[in-house]
Amino acid sequence: MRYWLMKSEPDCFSISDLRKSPGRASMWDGVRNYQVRNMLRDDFKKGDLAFFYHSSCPEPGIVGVMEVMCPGYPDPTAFMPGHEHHDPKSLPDQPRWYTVDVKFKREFDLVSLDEIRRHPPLEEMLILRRGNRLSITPVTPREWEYILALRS
DNA sequence: GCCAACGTTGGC
DNA sequence: GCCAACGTTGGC
Repeated sequence: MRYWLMKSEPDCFSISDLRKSPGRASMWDGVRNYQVRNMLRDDFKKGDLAFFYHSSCPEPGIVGVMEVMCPGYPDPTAFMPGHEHHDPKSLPDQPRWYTVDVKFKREFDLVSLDEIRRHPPLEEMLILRRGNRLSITPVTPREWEYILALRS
């Protein structure tokens, strides 16, 4: 089982939106980056845990935890003409994009990007890498436990 | 809104 | 396969 950090713009989909979703679960659709696609397709397993990260907002940072409900599967929104995530190059028999279902676990006080930067044990986190633009990144067990300990 | 740091596209 | 142009991400 693995740990992840998954970014979303709260204006688009926030942790409150996830908490208020039916069954407190939602499809994490719309990933259109090949590196991230590969992680969703090959590495995501049921039972994995992920930090929910708010990006492109006044206070970027980690706001909670969610659980991965299933392995990656083809992103149906890519097949939907007119959908904002539609990709005509992704075909049902040759899917280009993948998604997973995630479920709300807990929400805590923001662990801001600034706070993450101030903790040496977290300095290797991919989120701090210059120019990092992946919307999903792996988190090491050590980083995972360290961050949880900040809010427990 | 700015802009650095990417990833993608497409002509050659 | 190269690379310029373009688009996107995301912190600030």
